[in-house]
Amino acid sequence: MIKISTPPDFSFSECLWFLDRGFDEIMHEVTADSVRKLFEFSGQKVLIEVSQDDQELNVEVLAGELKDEKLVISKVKEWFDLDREIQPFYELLAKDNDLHVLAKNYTGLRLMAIPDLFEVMCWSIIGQQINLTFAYKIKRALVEQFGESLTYKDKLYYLFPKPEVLCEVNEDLLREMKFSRQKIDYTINLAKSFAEGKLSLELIKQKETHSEMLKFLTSFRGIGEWTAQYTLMKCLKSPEAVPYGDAGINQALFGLKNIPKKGGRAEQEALYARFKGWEGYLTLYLWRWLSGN
DNA sequence: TCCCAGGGGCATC
DNA sequence: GATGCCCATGGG
Repeated sequence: MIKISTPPDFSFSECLWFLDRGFDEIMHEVTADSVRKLFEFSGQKVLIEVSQDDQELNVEVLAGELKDEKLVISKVKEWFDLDREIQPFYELLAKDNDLHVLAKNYTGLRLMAIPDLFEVMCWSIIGQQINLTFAYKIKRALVEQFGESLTYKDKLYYLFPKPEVLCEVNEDLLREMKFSRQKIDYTINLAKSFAEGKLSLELIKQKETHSEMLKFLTSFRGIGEWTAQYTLMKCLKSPEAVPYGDAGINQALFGLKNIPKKGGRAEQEALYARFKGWEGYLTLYLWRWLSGN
């Protein structure tokens, strides 16, 4: 059993709630008090189960061969955003009469990462302009068909498909999975970009500013501002990333601050400017509010 | 039936 | 640069 101490303002149950949210997620399995997820460490599939015990997270390796515990520890820290001290964010929320309830109601919710760059970008493309229930169905079909898996106690746990696999898939198969022609085009093109080494985490990290990262990402087909920002927020956890145009943000800011859903961009930017460095967290908490309890 | 979803590309002016 | 249209399906 690997133990990882948790920071102040950490709520495992809030994080689990976010991982679940009632959607049919295939990339991890959430129970009342734990989450299971398959990772790949130096080419080896490793199924882990994360649970909580007092002020620590317990990480158990259920299946697979783990050569170095440090790899799991750093991955779980990245996943749950454990190295961030979020008290300053709550202090900013406290100053806002409309938003202070967010800190109060969802204390300890962390920005749960999607650590795999290719996965988060494919997921963004799948999720474009369709309802989330439907998007999760499409993702499940894609992963079940093309993702590597590991069986544990008669259950299958999946890795997200590799770019090298998706760039050669039969388009008719994707059509049967209810991908639109646009989504097929974007997805395969993205997979090729990854496979050819034109797009990678390293190339993004080489950029010096947030806007340069955005410019780089949006140069790929199917990747607009929303997707680029979402990617930087969920994978690189860039503090300043805001997926402007997001239907959820628009709805939450209309509900909480009466900012018009259409044409309210300037007002949204002014609000986010007051949360400099915590834009990703504000977005997360707005989505949390939108999902209710 | 209708509107709209965790958008993006493209044509047009 | 702003605007309108298309994509595709399903939830509410």
